[in-house]
Amino acid sequence: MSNSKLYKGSLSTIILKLLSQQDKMYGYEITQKVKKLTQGELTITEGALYPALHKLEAEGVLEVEVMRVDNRLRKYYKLTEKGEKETVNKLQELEDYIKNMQVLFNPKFGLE
Amino acid sequence: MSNSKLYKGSLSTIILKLLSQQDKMYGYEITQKVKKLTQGELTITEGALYPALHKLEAEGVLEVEVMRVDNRLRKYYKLTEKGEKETVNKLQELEDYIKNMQVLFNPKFGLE
DNA sequence: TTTACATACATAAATTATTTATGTATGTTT
DNA sequence: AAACATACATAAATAATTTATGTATGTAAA
Repeated sequence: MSNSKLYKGSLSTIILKLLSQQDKMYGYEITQKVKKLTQGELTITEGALYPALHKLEAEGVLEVEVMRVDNRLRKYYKLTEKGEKETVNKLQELEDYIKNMQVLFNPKFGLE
Repeated sequence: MSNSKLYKGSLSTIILKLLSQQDKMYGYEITQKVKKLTQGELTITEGALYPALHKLEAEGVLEVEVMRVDNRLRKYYKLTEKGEKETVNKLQELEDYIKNMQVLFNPKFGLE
């Protein structure tokens, strides 16, 4: 994820959320989807993505299915059951984070 | 910043924004303010805070004024002119980040 | 009175997530 | 033939943090 520098730690949240709305995706597809949706503002680098996918797989959050398409390798990832729960957690964390930033920066949000 | 794990990279944004709305603050004061405003959800650890303050000072973004209060040392930090510009940049980056997350997670934001 | 807790700074080592730089291989376009 | 796109991968370097300590003073509680 270059061009954003900050907010490291959100890559796995992005991966999980995309997979929760798309059933299965392969790595390269994820990079392209993120680039397109954000009009190039967020670019997931391969050096970050592939290790992240491997880690999520090792944790049992994702499962993989290898395919050969046009004589090229593709590894499709999808959420496991554990992964679905983890997605809910990650999204909640993101929401909490954003809410905390709002409270911090615009204290009016805190009182009500 | 513990209890949030993710979203590393936003500490300096928090420091700068707080200083933009408060003229001058010292380190311990920043930790307490963040803890209070977020009701304990965000806790800035000293191991993260002090190195961050030193770095921002070294970059000329903050300037420091040492004081002795109740026979205890305090280092008050305030934004330099460069720091004020940097604050605007950081806040813009945060806004862009949040916007990108919205587009990514709720594609409806992207079309219009 | 001593123990615990709060205030206030600091730094070193370890951990984690990333960037940057490569590498392999195939397919397509110029 | 060269450049670019697709598709994976990994190693080294960098950056931001956590965890663990350390120093010192002041205050409250047992």
